[in-house]
Amino acid sequence: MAFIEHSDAFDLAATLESGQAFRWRREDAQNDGTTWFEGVIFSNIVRIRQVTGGVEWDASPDSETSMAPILRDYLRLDDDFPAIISTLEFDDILRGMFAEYKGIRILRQEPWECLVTFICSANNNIPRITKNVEDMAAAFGSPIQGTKTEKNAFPTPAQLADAGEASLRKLGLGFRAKYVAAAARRVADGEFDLYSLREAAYQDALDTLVEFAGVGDKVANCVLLFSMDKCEAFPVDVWIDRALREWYFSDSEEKVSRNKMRAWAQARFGEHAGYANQYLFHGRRLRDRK
DNA sequence: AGCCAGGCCCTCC
DNA sequence: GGAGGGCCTGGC
Repeated sequence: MAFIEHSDAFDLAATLESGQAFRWRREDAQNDGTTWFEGVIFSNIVRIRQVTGGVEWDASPDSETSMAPILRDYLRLDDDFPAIISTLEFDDILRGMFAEYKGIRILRQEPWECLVTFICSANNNIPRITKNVEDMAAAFGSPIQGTKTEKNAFPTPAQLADAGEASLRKLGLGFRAKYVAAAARRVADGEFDLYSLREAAYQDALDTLVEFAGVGDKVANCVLLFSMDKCEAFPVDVWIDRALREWYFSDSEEKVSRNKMRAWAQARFGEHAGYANQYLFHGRRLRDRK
């Protein structure tokens, strides 16, 4: 059992369940009130829970020594979260949300899995996206060695390219199967390295991602934000569309397009617009549940 | 039955 | 360059 200390506001459960990652499973709460999550990242099964002053975790099969920096990176615990939040507190709506639920972080996921996941998100719902991702891993991913559970790593580009459109369709991906298969083929053929987009400028990386069939402005911005270090990314989905229309454009007569919404939000919220996005998304969804 | 779900693509203007 | 319709599939 390993421990990562942190002092800033950090809500592990809200972060893992905020709809940016899809392979974390909540376990039943312990008697002490803590809750374990089990997930698969970087070909490891990771269990993690939040305790006072930090997070406890273990991983298998890799050693704690090798996984520690990877997990720390994945959780972005080295971000100066209070400083980021402080750049957004000029906004009344966001300030209210920070007061209500502080500590939702942006994760730094693996780009390939993130790309496939959000290709699968098009005109879909979260339970089925989760099922699609899990089914792909079960059918085509490599078994994780040395563990009793039957979880597989997320499939590599080559594994999904070999799987092909027809078998992906059988898993229930629908029209997205074609896009996933094509993306897998492109990446497996080594046309380019997705990780290299982390070093690219936001606009260049965006232009590159939308060249994938099935990847438009919204999906690309999700991939940039959740896996490619582009905190200025601002994906506009139906929830953000609603949030902005109701909370910021309610006086406006005409309908604002989603492209204009993104440009407006990035100009308003700046280099950490992605964090604003995450809170607006969460806040708007939460309001409907109440 | 018909609509919606964290959009995208294609056509047509 | 923007609006409108179709799309796999499953749940309500």
